[in-house]
Amino acid sequence: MKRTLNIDTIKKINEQILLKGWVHSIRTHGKITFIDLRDATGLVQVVFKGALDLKQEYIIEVIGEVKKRPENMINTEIKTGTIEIKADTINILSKAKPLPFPIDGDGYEINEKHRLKYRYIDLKRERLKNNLQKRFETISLIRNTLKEKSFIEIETPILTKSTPEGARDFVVPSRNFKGLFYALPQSPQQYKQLLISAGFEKYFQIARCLRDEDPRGDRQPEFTQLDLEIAFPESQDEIMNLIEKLFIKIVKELFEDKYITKIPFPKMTYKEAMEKYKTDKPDLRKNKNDENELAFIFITDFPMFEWKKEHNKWGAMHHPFTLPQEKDIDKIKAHPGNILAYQFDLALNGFEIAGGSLRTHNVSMLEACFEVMGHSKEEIKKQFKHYFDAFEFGIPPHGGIACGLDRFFAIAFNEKSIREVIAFPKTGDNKDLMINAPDKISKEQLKELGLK
RNA sequence: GGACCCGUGGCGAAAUUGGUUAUCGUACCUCCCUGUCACGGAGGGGGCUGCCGGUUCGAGUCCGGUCGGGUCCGCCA
Repeated sequence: MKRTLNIDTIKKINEQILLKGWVHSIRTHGKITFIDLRDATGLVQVVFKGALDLKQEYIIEVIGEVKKRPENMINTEIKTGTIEIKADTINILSKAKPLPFPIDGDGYEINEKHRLKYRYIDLKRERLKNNLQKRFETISLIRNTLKEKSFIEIETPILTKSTPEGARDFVVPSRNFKGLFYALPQSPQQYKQLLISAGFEKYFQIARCLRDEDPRGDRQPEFTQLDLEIAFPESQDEIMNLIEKLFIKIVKELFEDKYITKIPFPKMTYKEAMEKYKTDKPDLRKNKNDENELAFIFITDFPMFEWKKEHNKWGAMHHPFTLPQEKDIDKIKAHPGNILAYQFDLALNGFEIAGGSLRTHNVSMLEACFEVMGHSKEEIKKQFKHYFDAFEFGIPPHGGIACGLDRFFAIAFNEKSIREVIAFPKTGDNKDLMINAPDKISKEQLKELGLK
């Protein structure tokens, strides 16, 4: 007999069927037992006459007949509440120990270390299942929408090279070249610009990014970005419009309960935002207690450089590839602090969810920006040779954006932490409590890698 | 790198502010129950109060350290 899904039982009244799933709960009344059977599609009540040695979370198969429930026994709480399964045979496919914590509520009250250690149990929880389902649907919509607009998704390497600017890198020792290291990508930034130079005029990627910094409620050491780049943008507005339309479509099609405070999204310069709100990611919701309100705002005209006290030098406020608004290289070098960039962020309810810019495609301008940040010409040619080479072989004017999808999901799903929208997140010190990573490796492995 | 908060049976909480036998809910085990859907009822087992040390006649409670988890600052091109 072919398996029937729980949700399809309502269409098979008086038919003999086979169900498979988890024992969600059992209610025994001596000679009659009720089982709430759970599968990916939901719950259905199974009735069995006779004794059963079943426990919660056992995985079973049930052969029986679908019966309409009498009016007074209908359960409106579940989708299959108008019927029940009169079971003839129940077979145990897998037994289960009692769970370390309950899975029926939203789980917020349970100490997170328990939930993270037994994440595969926590993920049985309906709330987390829904989060991952909705996450998938959103990413599917993004892919389909961009495909219709002639974008191509291209995977870029995970084993790449450490770069001097930016966050701390996760590094991977090379076996073939002892003493040398790969770095995991902080973003596909350089690769995507080189794809543009190759003639992929509209690129995107649902890209995993890795940064070895201390996490927060809205940060993880590895996270997912919608990374996107286009050749020949008319202006940065083209990129902003594209991403604005995409988010509006996502909210309208997938988040029916949500509404957007203002369309088109308001725009404000960095200077204005800092003066008015003292932050570059202001929360412009009219009612901050309304969890269905989504207040998007573009912040534009970021400074190109900022003074890094720690390193006692100028650094890029976003990244060194951003196009300055000043064309005169001498003026840039003379007063880096005064230079604005074609750089914009998208903020949502007080969180930065995307950063985009036009990129510099002129080699001498690029060199100047690196020089301001204290890199010698030799150093630049060494660290970014591929990049400068590619530019010298010709690269169109281009620009793009990177959206932190985990943050968007956390806001869209009303979650306080992005850990709630990631299947297997890490702790505040970047540990995976479930799989116990990071961990030691064997002496043989160390030796092979030339590390000891 | 820094600041703050939390840690009590598997899980979630309580313990009159230092007082003698650590309480409750749930989960678990045994039994009863043919209409429950958070089923109900009866009984039972399970704790060196994260760990180490100190103060005290006496510590779950106070102090110091340590381990684990969280929040924030730094950091996050």
